Amino acid sequence: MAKTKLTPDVLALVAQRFRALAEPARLQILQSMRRKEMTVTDLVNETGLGQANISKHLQLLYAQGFVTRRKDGLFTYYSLADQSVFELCDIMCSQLESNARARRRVLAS
Amino acid sequence: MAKTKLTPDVLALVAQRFRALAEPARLQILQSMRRKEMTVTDLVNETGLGQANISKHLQLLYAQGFVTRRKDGLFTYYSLADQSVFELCDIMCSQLESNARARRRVLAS
DNA sequence: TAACTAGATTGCTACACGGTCATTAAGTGT
DNA sequence: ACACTTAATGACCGTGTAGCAATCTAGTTA
Repeated sequence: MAKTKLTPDVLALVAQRFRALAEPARLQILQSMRRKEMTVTDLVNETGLGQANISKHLQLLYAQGFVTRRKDGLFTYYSLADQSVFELCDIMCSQLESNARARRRVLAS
Repeated sequence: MAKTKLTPDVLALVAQRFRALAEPARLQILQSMRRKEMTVTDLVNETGLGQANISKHLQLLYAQGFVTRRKDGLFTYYSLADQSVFELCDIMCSQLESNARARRRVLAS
């Protein structure tokens, strides 16, 4: 197990990575790539977002190492670097649900 | 296991939770509360951040359910709602390290 | 060569949000 | 009553960034 010391500068890096996932559009993009690699136009068609927009999100995700890319002719194929993104989402969803339960409990009192 | 369906509105909620952690100051606050509950002034002293600033961050973390609070006289004691925050940080740190390894590999080539 | 296409980049606007200062609210002690 | 302390809130400023339109680059095809 990794156990990096959580110094302020490490926290800044971690925060930066959280920020990369703090955008519905980017989560949507990542989810679209869950099964197979996708080109930019694929993602435009699937998400309905603009081309320039998608492209910028992908640059950010690539810079942070969340996705990899492979160029072939005119196309750039993007794919997930690893599956841990969904692990993170699962934890977030569990928290969402337990929050919802807690809220219902308060309302019922 | 939870397995909530990842509809666009769920993604928005998940993104919102990621955003709450996408701030070094808030991660620092959470880390300070790792061992024991803390008052606002405790956190001011430990982090060096301003009182109003800390207070606003705490409101946000409380609204998202990351922390709980307990009032006693003049003081408000904040504590972690659960430990899963650190689970998330650990995953992020692993990714940071594997990114760093990959970067070193590229530089060595 | 020119025309076409995929994707990256730039410039711009609008909005969200972090940080600070000042104020307010609530509780304590004299 | 008053002074004092903790914490929350409101106003303001500056920065960061999502989204879009337009442009540019690079690869393909005729």
